[in-house]
Amino acid sequence: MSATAEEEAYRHVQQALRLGRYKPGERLIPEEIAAEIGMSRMPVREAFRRLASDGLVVLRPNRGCVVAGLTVDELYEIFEIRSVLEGLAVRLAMPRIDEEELEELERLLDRMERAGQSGSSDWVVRHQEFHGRICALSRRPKLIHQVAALHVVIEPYMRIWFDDVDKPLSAREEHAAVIAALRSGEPHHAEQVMQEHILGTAPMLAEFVTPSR
Amino acid sequence: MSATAEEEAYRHVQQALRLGRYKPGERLIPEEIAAEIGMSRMPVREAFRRLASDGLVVLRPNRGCVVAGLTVDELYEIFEIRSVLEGLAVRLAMPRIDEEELEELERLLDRMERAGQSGSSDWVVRHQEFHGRICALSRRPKLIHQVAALHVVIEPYMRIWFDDVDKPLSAREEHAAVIAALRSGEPHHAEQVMQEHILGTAPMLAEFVTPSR
DNA sequence: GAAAGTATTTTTGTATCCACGTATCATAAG
DNA sequence: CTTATGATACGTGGATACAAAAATACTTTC
Repeated sequence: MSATAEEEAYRHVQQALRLGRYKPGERLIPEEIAAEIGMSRMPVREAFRRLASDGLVVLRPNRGCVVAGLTVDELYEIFEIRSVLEGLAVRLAMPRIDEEELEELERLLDRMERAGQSGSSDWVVRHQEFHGRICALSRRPKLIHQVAALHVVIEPYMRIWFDDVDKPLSAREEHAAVIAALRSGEPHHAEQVMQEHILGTAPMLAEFVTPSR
Repeated sequence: MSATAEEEAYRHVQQALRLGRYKPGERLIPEEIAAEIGMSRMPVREAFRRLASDGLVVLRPNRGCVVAGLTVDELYEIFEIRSVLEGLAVRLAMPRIDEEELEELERLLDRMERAGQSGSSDWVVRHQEFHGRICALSRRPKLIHQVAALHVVIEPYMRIWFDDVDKPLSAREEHAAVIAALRSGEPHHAEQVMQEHILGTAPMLAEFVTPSR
């Protein structure tokens, strides 16, 4: 299991960012991170470029690498983009979906709810799995990848949301509605439902975006 | 005018890729490119990471950097994604569009056509300007950026298309229809027209994707 | 002519070094 | 007390030389 050092650095920092271990605005010093994982600066700096492309980090010349934070506007923008991309994904997934797949989605929904009830913030991961599964059915690699990348960016905020609010109570119904829409067999209807689902959750999250920066 | 070395390397290679100076599958050797621009390997390798994130280049472990080529499927996928993203952009742009802006778009359309008639492959750049302008009106930074990135990826194929076919004859009408839709004042109608415009051009381009790779 | 082993080349990563930009913070001047 | 000023420490961006590991090419042997 020998991934390149850059891979390792990328995963390491990404994971930390997903879990919210670094706060927005915090500086990431290549030397420190390199020492942490036991490698030299170069692969870490390369990883920074990728993380910057993902929007997880901001690289300003002569000023190094800073953890990116989202403004409310940026958060809404991401949800707008998600709405059309994941809407496209369900529309494309529709023709090749079968009963077995629908039941799998229901099982994922159950797992999500169990995680939610136990208060485990695994809920966020399960939620990503649910959305990711639907995207995967579209069989569009780039689409899948882009949507996943957006989920990573919003993950820290989802965690804050989940920790603060008891648990997303409406989540079960919302996602069940998506499955029902998939059962309808009408691509454009399912697309519509997905779009509304995603745009509907944005305002709830927005409350938890610290107006800092 | 002091961009970092990495910036310079990124721009340099990106420009070459846009113009199709490197062929898909061709290997990019950091040392050579570094020598070309007069710098060391390090910034070039960092630039490679960004180019890989953009999908312009593929980085395979222990096998270096290879110019990415698109399969027909990938090209269609990019156009599907463009259709929803640029569709979203026009929908969002609609409320803040005025007569002055519409006339500007018509001027861009004229410039595009003039470039087309003179056979100059500036046409591709003008075409990007037209689409870019509409996206810009949405005032959504991330959306604008993502769409621009997709245009860069398909640019080499647009050039081949433009050089082979006399010139996109239907282009004038197609884009005029988009402006007309913007004049209609109905966001969802404009979105629909933009989606159809983009999806309609995909098959024409697809013919010029070499079945290599 | 195929397989195995050896050499070569590339890629990848390490370790160091240096010039320059930025930030900090104490001190001096208004 | 606030604002300049300047010294200093720190980190970035980049260069370079070197080492290790992987992939590729080349023998040699059977």
